Amino acid sequence: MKIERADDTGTIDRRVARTRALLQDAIIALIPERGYAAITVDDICRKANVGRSTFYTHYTDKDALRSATLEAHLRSLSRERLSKDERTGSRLFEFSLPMFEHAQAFRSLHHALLASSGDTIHDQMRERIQRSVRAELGGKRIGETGVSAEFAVQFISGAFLAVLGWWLSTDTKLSPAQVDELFQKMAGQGIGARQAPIDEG
Amino acid sequence: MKIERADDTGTIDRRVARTRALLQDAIIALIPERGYAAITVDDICRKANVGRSTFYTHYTDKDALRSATLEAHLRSLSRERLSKDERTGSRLFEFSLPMFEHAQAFRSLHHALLASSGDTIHDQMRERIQRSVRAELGGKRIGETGVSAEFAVQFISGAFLAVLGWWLSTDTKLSPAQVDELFQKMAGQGIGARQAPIDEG
DNA sequence: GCCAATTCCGGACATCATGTCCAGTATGAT
DNA sequence: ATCATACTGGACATGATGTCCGGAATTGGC
Repeated sequence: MKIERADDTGTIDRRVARTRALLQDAIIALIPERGYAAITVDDICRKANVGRSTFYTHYTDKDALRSATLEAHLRSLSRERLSKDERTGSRLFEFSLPMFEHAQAFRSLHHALLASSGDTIHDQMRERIQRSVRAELGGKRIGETGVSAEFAVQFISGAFLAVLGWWLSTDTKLSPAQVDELFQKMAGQGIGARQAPIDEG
Repeated sequence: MKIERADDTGTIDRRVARTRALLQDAIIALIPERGYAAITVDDICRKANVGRSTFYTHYTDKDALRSATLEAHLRSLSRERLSKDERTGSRLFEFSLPMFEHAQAFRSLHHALLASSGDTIHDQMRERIQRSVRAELGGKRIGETGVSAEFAVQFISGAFLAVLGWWLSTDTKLSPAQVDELFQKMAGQGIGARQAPIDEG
């Protein structure tokens, strides 16, 4: 009933470290089994062999546990990167490769945290967008085949949804036509990497 | 207790059309108020002036209502597009502009459906990625200022997250380095649209 | 305008998850 | 060893879910 520090590394008492680790492992193991939404606090506690009342002395919520778990792992990822002190500047985006590597190493974790349960608003929206993109991209014929074509689909639809959400949530003065122009430019150029540039017209 | 058709337009009885419209309007109005997760079926029914038991004769779930609502609006969007029969081929992605326009017209609706409540796994992840992208993009100096720089941030991080999720959920043979290369290519070219192309190195 | 069919109502009900609390026990820190 | 602190397990109130029913209201067809 004290338990002040939020992080796990600096925690003094072994019991709290143990309990939190058990809970975090439990929720990670549970997410792929039945999906995050369907998990109850009781499920987590039974899986972790931790009393339910104990849970609430550490986390206020199921969400709080998830959040803490994700944070802990992302922090450990940053720590790794810093220790490897790779020479910067060789590529445009430094963050992506370590992320992909970490994702593979902790595949089940990332899969659990990112995998769309399919029952969120975003998932439903994404389905629709992906269909559109796939149709248009298939029609225009991209150079590569199979997997990399689908890569482009994912890339473009993800970008579009992010942009759309951002455009709506901020009070931008951009008109629909203006945002679309920006989007067309970036998306078109991105595709251009795997195809002859689109002729102006 | 009959109620067979899923769509609203073809529904015979005025009462069911009325009820469903009321419920759909209610949930749309409610989402921006307190966020989707916090809404209860009872909230929706009181807002819509519909008996709670009636709700369950139309939708099994809160999720089912949301899903149906979103579908209905996306369908209406497709209908619009078809009626406008715009000449195709002028731009690479046809779907985006109508989407942006529709989003502006039904701003509150789209905002409600897309706006991240900030409390999902994805939101938390996105925060982190955006920070990385913003840092790297800021460092590398993109030509434009302010709003369009943030546009690029949203575009890139959205694309990355989508790709990461896809890569994890499908049994791809791609190695981390390979996915990253694809990502770097598309992202780099996308950025290139607003900057001199990156010299090969 | 009438009638049969269908929908809506609203209240009752069982079930389940949540979050709080407490007294008793076990464990770690020193 | 002993004290502080964390864990336990059970009880409790609360609130949401989904189902079911009889009666009232509205609709579409005639």
